[in-house]
Amino acid sequence: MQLPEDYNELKMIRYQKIEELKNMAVNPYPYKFTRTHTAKDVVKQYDELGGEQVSVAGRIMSLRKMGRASFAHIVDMHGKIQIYVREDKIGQDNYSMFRLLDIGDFVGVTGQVFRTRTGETSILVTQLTLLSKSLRSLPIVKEKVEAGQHLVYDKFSDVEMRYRQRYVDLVVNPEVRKVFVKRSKIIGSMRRFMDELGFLEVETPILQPIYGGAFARPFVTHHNSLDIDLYLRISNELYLKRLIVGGYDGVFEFGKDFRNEGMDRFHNPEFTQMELYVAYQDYIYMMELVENMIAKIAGEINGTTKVTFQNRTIDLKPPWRRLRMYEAIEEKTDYNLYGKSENEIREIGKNLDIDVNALPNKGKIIEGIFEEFVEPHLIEPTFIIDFPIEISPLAKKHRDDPNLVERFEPYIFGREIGNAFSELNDPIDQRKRFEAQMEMKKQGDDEAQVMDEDYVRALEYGMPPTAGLGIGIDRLVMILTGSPSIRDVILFPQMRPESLGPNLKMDEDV
RNA sequence: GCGCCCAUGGCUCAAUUGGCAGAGCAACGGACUCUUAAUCCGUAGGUUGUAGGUUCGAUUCCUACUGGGCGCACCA
Repeated sequence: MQLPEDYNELKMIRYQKIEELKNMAVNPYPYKFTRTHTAKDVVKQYDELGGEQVSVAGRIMSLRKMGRASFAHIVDMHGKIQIYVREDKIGQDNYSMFRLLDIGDFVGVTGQVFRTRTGETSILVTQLTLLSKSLRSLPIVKEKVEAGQHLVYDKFSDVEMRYRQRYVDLVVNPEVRKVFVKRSKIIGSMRRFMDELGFLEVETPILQPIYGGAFARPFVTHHNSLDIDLYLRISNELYLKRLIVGGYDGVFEFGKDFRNEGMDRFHNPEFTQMELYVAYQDYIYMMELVENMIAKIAGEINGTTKVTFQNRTIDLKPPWRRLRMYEAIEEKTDYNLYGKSENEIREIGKNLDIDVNALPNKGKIIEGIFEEFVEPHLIEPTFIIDFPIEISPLAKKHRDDPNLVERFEPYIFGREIGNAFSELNDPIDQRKRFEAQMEMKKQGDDEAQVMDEDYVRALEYGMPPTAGLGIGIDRLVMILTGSPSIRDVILFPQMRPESLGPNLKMDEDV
């Protein structure tokens, strides 16, 4: 047997406790425990359960040993409950076993529900079963309630460890657990919303021979037996629209997309998007759908359409403000760009201190001005509508102006949370747009989109008028949970690998 | 990719102008059958992220590296 030489002192002590338990014929890792109630049930239903026998299981999260009687709190998924363990109730042998237990161990208890002198609902334990012995000590977080204030001491707060060892974060920080429960409910609520509208949930490829549907650099991977490179999808769009061609009137997909870009508070290399495509509808319909959907989700999750983020409170109740991109820019810069030539706009960009030399065309300059001067001010929920055609190769031309497309992006708290348009279904126009993108790519725009012949072929068979939408789930969850960083709403955010130790990192570079 | 900041027992944090690395919690031993940040007495725990340098002497100053945070760039 391999001796645990590298164990630190605390781990060594726990290892020895496991050996002692084995010597007492206690299995530290048994197979099953049958519960009758959860911790929350017992606390909530004290009126019915007081004096009754219950069986509850959970992880020991606090421990107050005092001679021949002890108190502890055990925590399960939904709550915590105090247990009262007395030597005269469980017997001397079991009590010796209990004395070997630590914070972090899992136990199952059976006993009578009662209230302590101080009024806390508790279980007077008559049977105690060790369910799993922990070898590594948890960071201890202490808390107390004083004058209605919930005070936390020695909170486990090192963000690096919290993200790398999310399991520990979840164990000791209940508010983190709540965020991910909310995330799950948000997705559930959104799915229900679309089910009720009769849309079909589908799955499309993540590994794609041609990536498309967004401006982004992809991750590349390789398929061995086909001996071809494949790309991890940057969006679901082109496949979902093929399904509209195929005859489904409404399809949606929750899925991970992957973009090989920088990482920060708002960007993780893999992120979750919900994309939706609806036949016979346009972007006006989609705006109404978005504001109704978000408001409904907020109501279901938080009980209100008001949300507070970094000390500002807004209301998500429809209707949201709709603002044309040109008007939004004029509102903030006093420049009306509408109908201006590329050279004029380039000049205005210069006057506004935008680095126009880095921007290849008119559309990109307008977008640059917008992002710099307008975006940060879009705190209240707002639809920015009618975008320049150059930056929207998959959107349909505006019914009133061929230089624009019918497209909108919803903004909340200064952040884009989605993207939608009346989908381009004219195959001849679509081919031209792809060709224009290819031209931009040639001129060095490495995020320009690439021609997808099969997609154009699908359009050539005919796609009905269609409205499409993509919603960034992570950002929506950030807003609805008040989380300042995307890493707070992704269970396992991308991190650099932990260091391997000094003698394992030799053959790098070369 | 660039700039600024951070890294000290298991956890949360100290350490004066460079002068013996310390505390609380957790742990270990003892007391304790209604405690709840349990309490009381005692004990142990550290190559200060890594590798160099300056110095009689480095947690402290310098350089490089690793990891993280924030901002910028890129993007959603």
